[in-house]
Amino acid sequence: MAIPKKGNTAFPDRAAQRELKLEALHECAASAFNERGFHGTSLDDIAAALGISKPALYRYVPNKQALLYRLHGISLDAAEAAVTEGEASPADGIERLRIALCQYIRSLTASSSACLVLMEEGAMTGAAAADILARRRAFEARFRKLVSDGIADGSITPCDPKLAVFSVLGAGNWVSRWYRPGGARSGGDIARAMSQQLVRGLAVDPSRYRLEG
Amino acid sequence: MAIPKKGNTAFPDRAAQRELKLEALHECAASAFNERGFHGTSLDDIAAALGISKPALYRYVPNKQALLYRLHGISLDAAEAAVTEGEASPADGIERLRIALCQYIRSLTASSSACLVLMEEGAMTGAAAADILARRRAFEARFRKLVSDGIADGSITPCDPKLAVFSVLGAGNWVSRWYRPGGARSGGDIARAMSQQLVRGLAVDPSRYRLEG
Amino acid sequence: MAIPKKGNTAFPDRAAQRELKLEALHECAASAFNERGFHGTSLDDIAAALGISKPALYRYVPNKQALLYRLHGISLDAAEAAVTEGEASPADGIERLRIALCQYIRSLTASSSACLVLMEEGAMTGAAAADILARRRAFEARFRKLVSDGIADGSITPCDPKLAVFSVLGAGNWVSRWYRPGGARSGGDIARAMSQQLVRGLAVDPSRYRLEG
Amino acid sequence: MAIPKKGNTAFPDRAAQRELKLEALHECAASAFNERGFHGTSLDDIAAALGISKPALYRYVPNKQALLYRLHGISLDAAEAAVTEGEASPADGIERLRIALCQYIRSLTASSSACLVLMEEGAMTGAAAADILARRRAFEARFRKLVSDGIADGSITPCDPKLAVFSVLGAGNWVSRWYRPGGARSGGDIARAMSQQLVRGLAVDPSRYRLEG
DNA sequence: AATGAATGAGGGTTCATTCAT
DNA sequence: TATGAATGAACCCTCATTCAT
Repeated sequence: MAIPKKGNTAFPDRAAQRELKLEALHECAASAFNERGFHGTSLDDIAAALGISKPALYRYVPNKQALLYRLHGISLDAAEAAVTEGEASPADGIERLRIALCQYIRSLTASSSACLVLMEEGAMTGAAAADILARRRAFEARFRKLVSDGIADGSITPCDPKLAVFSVLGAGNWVSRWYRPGGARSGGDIARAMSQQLVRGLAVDPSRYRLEG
Repeated sequence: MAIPKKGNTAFPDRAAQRELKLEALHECAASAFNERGFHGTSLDDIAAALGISKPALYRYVPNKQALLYRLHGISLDAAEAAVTEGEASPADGIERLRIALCQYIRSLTASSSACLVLMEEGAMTGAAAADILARRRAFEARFRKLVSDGIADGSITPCDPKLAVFSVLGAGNWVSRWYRPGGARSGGDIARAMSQQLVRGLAVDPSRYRLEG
Repeated sequence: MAIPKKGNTAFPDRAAQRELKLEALHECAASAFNERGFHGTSLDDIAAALGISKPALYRYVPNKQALLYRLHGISLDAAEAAVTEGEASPADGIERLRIALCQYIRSLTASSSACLVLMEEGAMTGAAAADILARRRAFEARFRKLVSDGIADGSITPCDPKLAVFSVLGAGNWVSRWYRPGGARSGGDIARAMSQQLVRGLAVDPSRYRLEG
Repeated sequence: MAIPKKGNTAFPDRAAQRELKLEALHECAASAFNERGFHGTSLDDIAAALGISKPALYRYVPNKQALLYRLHGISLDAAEAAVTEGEASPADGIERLRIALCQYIRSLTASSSACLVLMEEGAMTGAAAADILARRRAFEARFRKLVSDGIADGSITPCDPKLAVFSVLGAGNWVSRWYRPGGARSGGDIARAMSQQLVRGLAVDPSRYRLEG
């Protein structure tokens, strides 16, 4: 009785296994794309890293372009969640900016690869490219809104929001280039320190943000 | 007299012309690499953009890898010049950091393309990769030295120089992604504003750096 | 008694069902081969059209080549039956030729697909190819015999039997390209009209064959 | 003076050579497509038959689909020329039909391969398929017009022009399957004999067309 | 019994590079 | 000198076939 019937558990097993493999594929592919670029990574590379044959990849992804699109989607999901968290805070503008930035950077360090694909948008074409570009533009716009809110409520020094956001996001994005898990400082640690430092440059009252916190 | 002798003047002409074409090639290739990536850019693309035939490229560059190596070299020349300028200033640490950063960002916007190749280091192999990596590491180390100097002389808030430098350089590098000449603000303008904002986050006395200067 | 015993009746049921499915497979495959060619049709296509999985096909056919071989066999069965019917008639040569041709064309329109595979003989190899080729050659030879018989008995104008047969069979084969069931004229109708017209060109007394009969 | 300068003749030479190679490619590809089908023929096959490497093909044709399209175009050029010749004749309907048919069959035997591609229209897609299909439909319509003209002027027995044309063209098309140059009868010979036989079946006065002419 | 998973072989296509002219 | 021509290597993707379940 305790022993589940074959028909019952086979499906969940299959589905679960598939999910796991899919996730491994995403991690592996994202990592490779980040290291060697989209065009510099062959499906052979990915398949070899996963220990499967190249055609086996096609059971999980329809083609290479779609894989890139999917990874960008995952990356943006995390990015959007980060900014949403900032927006949801009851604090003033600069603090909400800090939260968003901190969560964003943390997301880049968390899922070691699936979220690191900030590059190679140009490798996509057609509707996929348009979709990703639009989402990223919207993401940046929400960050700019946080900045202008901060200026309005007096917590952020008047400045060009576009430049300010490019600066802090650029600094964050760069993390994906040098961060390697297992280093001296954890991802969360890095996210906290960097977001403090970056936000401090914009604060009307910089003393609120002490470095080395 | 008006007719220049073949032996005398033809050669200088040739050399000058060659130099010009070489520079155009560099600009063109760097621009393409930045837009579509090293592996995403074919020599056909570059040749077509230059209006010459593909084999003609080989009169100027021994091969594609060497071209990337050379472009990274040019990029690093400018970067090193920027940090040198900062180091040469008699001011205190934070101000020297600001100068170096400002010059660095300006260099990224100046030679519209030849200096924007911050990516695709992974596309190089062997000695070339090692050389470029070493130079970039050294470049970053000099920036870290500026930070620790600033901490020592009391102009920069105590912090992790590694993180601080990654932040400001990352923000700067990102410029190559969104900056397009002919926009509302000039490259120098952008460099000034961004370097002020970024350095402000590190300053013991942030009031020294007002935004929108 | 009402409940059939397993051993007795279950098997016939199974066998009958299997036979039905096999026939559906043949129809489906032949139709696809005719439309997109042997190499242009994948087993996935056939499986999908049948609503079964790809490996399930292998329960009915050992491999793709064998499937083609079998279809050619079915096609030739019908063709040979047609010529046999002509030969069996007590009429004179031209009339026996007409009957064979008419039945042949009718067979091409009847089993909407299984018999339409006149193409792609080249896709077979080895013994299968040799077998099919030999049968088709023999089939054509029997048609030529009908023609020479007709010449001998004075019902067919002296001519090159090879050319004459290639003509009438070619015209017939072409039917498989344009005929679609459900059109204005039935397959039998078409077969009758075409065979009359074609045979009329060979008849010593063409007035025997009025068009639009 | 009589000796042409280098610059003058080099171009014609190149162009001429290229034209020759292109024609060889067309012949070779058409022949292969006819024998093994479009999908059954690999570019490797064609390249090997031409004694060149596979990528070299791409200097002459943009891709495999375009090659098929081009061959169909060549084939249709000849077919249209044939029917034009029939239409241009001052004779009555049946004779004009005979001329068109004869020229059509001759064209199939003439350029041993480039004109034999009557199959595999289904392998084309999009605009190419539509274009070819439209041209072939128009070609057939012109043949039907010849038949209805013949019926109108009393030289052709009343009949279904559609069926009549399918018959004679089918018989002709089939030639591409069995004709091999160098056989007992020349292409022109075959075309004459077949067209006479086929047209005889439609003639109001069949005695005009004696077989074995 | 029937299917999801997996793969070796091969196909179309691109590209960096060389060479003859 | 500068270019058309050519190619080996590699890449993305498909497919007939097998196997574990």
